[in-house]
Amino acid sequence: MATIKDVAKQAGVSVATVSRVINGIGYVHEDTRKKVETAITELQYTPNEVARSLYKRKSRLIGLVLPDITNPFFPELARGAEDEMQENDFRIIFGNSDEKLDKEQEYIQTFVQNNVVGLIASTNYPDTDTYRNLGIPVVFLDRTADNRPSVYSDGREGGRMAAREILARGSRRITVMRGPEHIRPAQDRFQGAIEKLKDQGIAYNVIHTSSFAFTEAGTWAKELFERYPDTDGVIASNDIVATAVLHEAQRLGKKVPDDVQIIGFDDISLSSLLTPSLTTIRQPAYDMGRAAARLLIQLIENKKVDQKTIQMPVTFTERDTTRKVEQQHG
Amino acid sequence: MATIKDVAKQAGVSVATVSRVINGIGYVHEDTRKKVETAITELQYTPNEVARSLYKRKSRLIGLVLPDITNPFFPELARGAEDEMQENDFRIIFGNSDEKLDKEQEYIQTFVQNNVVGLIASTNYPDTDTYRNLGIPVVFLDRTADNRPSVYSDGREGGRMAAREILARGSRRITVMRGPEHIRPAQDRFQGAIEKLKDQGIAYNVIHTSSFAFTEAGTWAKELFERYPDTDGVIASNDIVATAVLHEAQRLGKKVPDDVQIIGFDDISLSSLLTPSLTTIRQPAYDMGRAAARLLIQLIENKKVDQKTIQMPVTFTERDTTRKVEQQHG
DNA sequence: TTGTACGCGTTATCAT
DNA sequence: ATGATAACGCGTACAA
Repeated sequence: MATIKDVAKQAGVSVATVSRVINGIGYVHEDTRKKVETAITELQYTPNEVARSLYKRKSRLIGLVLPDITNPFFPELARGAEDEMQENDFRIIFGNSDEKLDKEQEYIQTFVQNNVVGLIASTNYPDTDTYRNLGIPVVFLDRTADNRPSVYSDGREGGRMAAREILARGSRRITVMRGPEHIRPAQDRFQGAIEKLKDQGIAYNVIHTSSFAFTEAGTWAKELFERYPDTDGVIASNDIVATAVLHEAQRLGKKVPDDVQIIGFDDISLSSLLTPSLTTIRQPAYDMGRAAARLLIQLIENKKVDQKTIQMPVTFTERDTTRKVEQQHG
Repeated sequence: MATIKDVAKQAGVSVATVSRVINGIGYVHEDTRKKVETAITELQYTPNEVARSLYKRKSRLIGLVLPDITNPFFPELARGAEDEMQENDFRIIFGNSDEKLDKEQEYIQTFVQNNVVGLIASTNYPDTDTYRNLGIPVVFLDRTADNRPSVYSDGREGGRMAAREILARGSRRITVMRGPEHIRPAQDRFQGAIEKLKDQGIAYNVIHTSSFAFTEAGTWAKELFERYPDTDGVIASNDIVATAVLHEAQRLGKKVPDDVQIIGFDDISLSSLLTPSLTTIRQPAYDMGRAAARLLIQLIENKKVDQKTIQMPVTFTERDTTRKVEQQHG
């Protein structure tokens, strides 16, 4: 690897001059600029980011902590963030936390050790010391902490929405699936759903789903129909779980949506490819990732930020695991 | 952020001594070690990886280039690689190439600029200068280049397997879906399938699927049944496409597997949750990721490597989009 | 307009 | 057993 010294020697100038042409800063004669530039291409020189980072005490690296990219919701967030960062010449160091504090902290430590200029984190522990006085801007993604920069969607409203729509379509023996307790958005949507249900005076059952893993989703689904076989409406904790419920319902010979209606959460890509295709509360994951990246870049560049917390809308995405609602009559 | 100097001052020793206790190298008196260690914890000192990296000309960072983590096959690879790397104190810088050479090269350049010690790449262009004389070990994942370190599975055999099994289960009007031309593994499995079909003297149709995106998968499925409505067996280019085909078949009122059998490729998590659940040729994605990481670590540490190219087995994973084969009679 | 020299935080060499 | 100091590659005062 050629260094700035090699270029200087080759061009017959000092390293300072080379540095100037690279960064386009300060005066430099047109002729010497040419010389330097040809030297650079001849030697295929590219600046050493590590040396730069050491001197400036900051890199072009961004840390990204996500729970688990094996859950299809998160790759969408990741791609949104990555694409936006890429376009702004930032690169991403990445880690899956599995929703565990120690893993998360381990990653964040190494991010900091590598001089990342900013952090995007989808964490359940935004209020730990880990994030206070980190010295670099942090944007929470898919999670919030009051008055800290964050991009998330309105889970509570999403929950209400799910309850409202499933009621409007005639389900009365509803089972709500409650996601993992330490995952905030999962609790928000659950709370929203039961809030609406209570509001309407509708009784409901609850099934606890202590993970979002594909491998375990089937278990919750089985448990659901064993414990509450007369369920005619399921508000699932997310699309993965909803998929498992749909699968199990069909295995039991139930007709969806005639016997059981199912509503998921997230709108991951596969949802529209199921049969029947999955009705769900959509979160604009990719856009959330982009928004988080944009917000972080603003923070990094000390731009004035119009809003520190961005709440994205959830939308009821009607497909075929719910019945068609009757036409309103005027 | 405290530096090694701060620690030295605090402990009343020189930076050299601090460095020794950190790295556990050379002699250092038990008492001074204690002093240094308490200073370290008091100041919450952690070494600056950037400075280390600059001096040593190598970091603890690994570059990972994948086509697109939005395709559920790749997060599995990524997690396998990440988990193995994490356990060995390496961290990952990541980029999605979208199978495009320029994006890929851009990422690799910044990886190199950041002193990564190794690279895991799922590339269609292993033989470009980008990878020759990079100066750091590279492991190709899910792709091969002759005699270069790589971890992949036997796509050709997988294709043959798919053809053999669908024939054994009675399909005779088979449509084979051919994946994107520039993606090697897609072509391998396609070639394997038609090889077997020709071998058995069975005619077949071909549908071209020029991407693996969820959003486009539906298009190929529609095209398939419009052009070849009497198809009674589909060998899909991967599980995403297979899912779309299943969806479309059901939309058209076809019974799966009675009217049409479908075989996918990869065995992504959702496949077992479809109804009917998807028969597929499984690649052990997570293990492939791990194996690639292990191989790369060996290369980095200059260990003698038992085998540079690791071919993982594909397995026929029989589920419900294929008919049960008749019992063999003795 | 250009060059010299120092510092960023480490590690390693060489004295002591 | 410990300390001074030169490098690693770059950017920037300051001098020329």
